[in-house]
Amino acid sequence: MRRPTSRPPEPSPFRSIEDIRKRHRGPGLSAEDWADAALWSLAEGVDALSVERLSRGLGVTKGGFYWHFKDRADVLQAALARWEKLATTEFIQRLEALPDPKQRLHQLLALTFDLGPHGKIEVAIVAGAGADPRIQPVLARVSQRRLDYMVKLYRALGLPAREARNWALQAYSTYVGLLHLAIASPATLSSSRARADYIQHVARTLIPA
Amino acid sequence: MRRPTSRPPEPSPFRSIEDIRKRHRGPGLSAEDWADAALWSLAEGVDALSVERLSRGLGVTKGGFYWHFKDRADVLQAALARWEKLATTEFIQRLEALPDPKQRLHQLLALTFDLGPHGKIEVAIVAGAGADPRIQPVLARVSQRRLDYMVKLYRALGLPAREARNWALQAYSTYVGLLHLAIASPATLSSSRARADYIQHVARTLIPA
DNA sequence: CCCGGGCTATACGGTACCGTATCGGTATAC
DNA sequence: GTATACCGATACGGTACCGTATAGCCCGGG
Repeated sequence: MRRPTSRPPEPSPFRSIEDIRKRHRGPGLSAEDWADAALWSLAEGVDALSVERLSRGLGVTKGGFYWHFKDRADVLQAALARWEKLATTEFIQRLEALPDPKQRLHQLLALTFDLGPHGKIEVAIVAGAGADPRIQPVLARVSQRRLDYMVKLYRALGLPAREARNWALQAYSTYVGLLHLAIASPATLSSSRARADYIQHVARTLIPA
Repeated sequence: MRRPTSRPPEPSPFRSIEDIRKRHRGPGLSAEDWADAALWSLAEGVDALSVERLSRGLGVTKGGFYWHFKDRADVLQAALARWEKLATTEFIQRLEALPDPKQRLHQLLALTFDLGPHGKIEVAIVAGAGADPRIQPVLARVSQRRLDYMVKLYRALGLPAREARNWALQAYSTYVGLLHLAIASPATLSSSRARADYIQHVARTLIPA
């Protein structure tokens, strides 16, 4: 490691490994490239994020890695920071696209089913936070911000603070629980028929008025 | 490894490491001792389960380990089998202690808060299942059996099959979600005041009649 | 043209595992 | 009282990482 590369910010909402490898046939790998790849690899578990594995995945040796990052913990932190941004901003933006608070709540539940790799990443991070205390604060901030946003949703429905808080907590728990259930037993809600039925049900019980 | 020790079955609902170390000043370590210790260590993540680490934790060298188990995967499987039993049987038994289905549902939600290490273990296993396909079936069976039981609870309340299934799914999701939230941001429901309030709320919305 | 910034290749020593082998000791079992 | 089952200590070779060092390659600017 010599010094932190500064390069145009890159909007890059989460490029795939293949994208990164392709771009590699241009200038070389930036710190963001490495961090993105690291984020992907988090889906396989926090411990699966290793410098040499990362390098192999990108088709290079680890030579360049230590130009950008101090050590393994450094890139983990970068990946987590990247995830923190995606997991809050994007989470909220995808709901904010809908005009009505009720539609937003409905959308939240529907979203659980097309999370792609995000779900695995989140589960891995939760598990990692249980073992590695450096992960904990990141995860805590994400949960808190998502919860805060949901409280706002329920308040927008006219509920008093205490009520809104309980509803938000329950709705978010249901969301997270379903996320994990999708990993635990994917067969349970495999048919889109059953999924729609379930979402319908949950929306009825979770949207008060 | 020479052969699998057979010893009196041991009811042992999950002895602590210290218990195991103490008993060590008796006969020596049995396969169940090792498996129990392995189960505890699962709380630190599936990857944290290593033969040498386990031995150090028990205050012995790994010499005896390979007498009982073929390899690391072998003890992991034993620990998972042990968890599977606890996570289903015990989960159900603790609810079955209550007489009324409604009380049982209420108890389910209250249980989330005094899970001790079980919560961490479960989260670690879910994350592990995302990466290691050998863990997946165990977790799938556990989820399925718990879900089946909850469907029965709702049917006992007089709901038709389809309805009961949706309610069960939602209740169990809420349970799991809260479990993970407790790890993600422990501060959120730290006061027992807020907890009771929240349980009260969820019980109202999750128990139909 | 050449020079230095940006990045990669290669090589090295160190740590933490794995699984195997071998040799003990101790407690029954006969 | 001797054999054998049970179990721990020690030592070994192998793998996969880590982080460091050093020497390249390529390309744009002076």
